[in-house]
Amino acid sequence: MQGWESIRAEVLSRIQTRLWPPGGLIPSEEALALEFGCARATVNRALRELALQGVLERKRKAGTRVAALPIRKATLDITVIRHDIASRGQSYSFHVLSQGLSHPPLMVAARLGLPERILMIHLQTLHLADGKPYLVEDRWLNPAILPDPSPDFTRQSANEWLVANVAYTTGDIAFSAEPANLAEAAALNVPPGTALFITERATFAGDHPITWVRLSHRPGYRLQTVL
Amino acid sequence: MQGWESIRAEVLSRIQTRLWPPGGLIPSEEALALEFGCARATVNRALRELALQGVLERKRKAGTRVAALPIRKATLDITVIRHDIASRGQSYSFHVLSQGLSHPPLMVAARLGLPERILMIHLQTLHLADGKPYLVEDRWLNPAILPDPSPDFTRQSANEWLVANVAYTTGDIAFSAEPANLAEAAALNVPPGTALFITERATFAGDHPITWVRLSHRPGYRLQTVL
DNA sequence: AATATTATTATGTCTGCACATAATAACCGC
DNA sequence: GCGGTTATTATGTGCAGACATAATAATATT
Repeated sequence: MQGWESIRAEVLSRIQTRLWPPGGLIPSEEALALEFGCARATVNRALRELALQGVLERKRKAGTRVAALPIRKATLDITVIRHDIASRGQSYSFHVLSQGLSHPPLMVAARLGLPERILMIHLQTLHLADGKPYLVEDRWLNPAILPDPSPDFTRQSANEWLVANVAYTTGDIAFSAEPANLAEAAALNVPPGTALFITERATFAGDHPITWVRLSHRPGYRLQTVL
Repeated sequence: MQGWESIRAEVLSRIQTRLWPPGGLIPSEEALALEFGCARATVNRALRELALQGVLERKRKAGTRVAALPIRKATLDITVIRHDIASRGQSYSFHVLSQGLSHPPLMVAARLGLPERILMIHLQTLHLADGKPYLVEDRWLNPAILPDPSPDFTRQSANEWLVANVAYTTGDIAFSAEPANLAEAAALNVPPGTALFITERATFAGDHPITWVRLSHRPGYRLQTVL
């Protein structure tokens, strides 16, 4: 037995075998350090990791207990679309469907905390994998963040220009299922009403709104991860 | 300036202001510890956190660099359905639609690594929020893990019995959009073909398969999180 | 020149020790 | 008893120093 990972494994196994039942207190860091013959910091590292995972619940003075209803945390990798497609071994390309300045829908302005009557850059892009439609991107960009000669989004996708030029910090993301509207249906070459997997994201740099984007994936798309 | 969190914040701001550009090397832990007037362990804690978040990429000897294409990690809380509904301030109830032993579909058996001709417990449950259909659960249970007098799943939902009685470790989860089939449409009281948000999960305790479950959410459901 | 060997270096982790902090338990005066 | 003050305790974080490890650079060998 050596290393904080082996301690984490040992603790996990004691939880699985119900030696330490759900909701029960486990020994203190100090006691465990003594038992495992290591420093308290090492035990701390192992327990902190398990708490982050949702397996343990820790409170000062109260001690550490096994989570009664463990809230498992699944982590999704949010990456650049090109990478997503390339990692499937497919070739990537994209095509700008439309581009222009207009007033965003109320919903978009609200999500970004912008006035409804502001002019924003509206971009619709089709992303293809092996030449076949993969997803439609519907993006609204805050013009305030763009350099004066606006970048050419037909060359570098807005997606990639942003990650390369605006190091954003916060944001939120939502997943849902929706029937394809006419534009999506046409772009993806599917009948209107087809069930599509939708990703919607709003990103900010600090309090500064950057962009709102909606990705409508082709039918059959699965977002997958391990627990 | 004090504490590893403030160091993380400072590093992040240097990345955002492009003082340390994407793809570029940042000073070594030792150098930063000297600059910030703290121990190397403190810098390490801050940088490790940022690397976990996907902002930095670290390699021994090679040093630490700002991720060129940062892979943001969104974490989803996978919780018990009752909690999910209760946290919305709605009342929870459920109703077992069907229950019995039968052979699982090929897909389910394959995902769990079980022979196709095995008999499994098949449960279909409707979960309701404020009395209205919220989602349909289609679950296949490995009978090998159940105690001899099988628990009464009409009293305690299989979902909760499992988290309380089987401390699972691994598993995978997938999200997709699919048109409602006849059974789902009937249970959720929507027209067949309606776009539904689907969650599919396979869970194992070690190598031991436990259960496979498919959750079909009512239209309008959104899975949301922060980045 | 190509390959194998040996430094070198930055991160990864561990150890003891210390103090800070938050939550609980014990106490005490009324 | 009751309410407020004061220990007590487990976790959270910090420090300085040490060795381990992996990846690279430099060197020696064939």
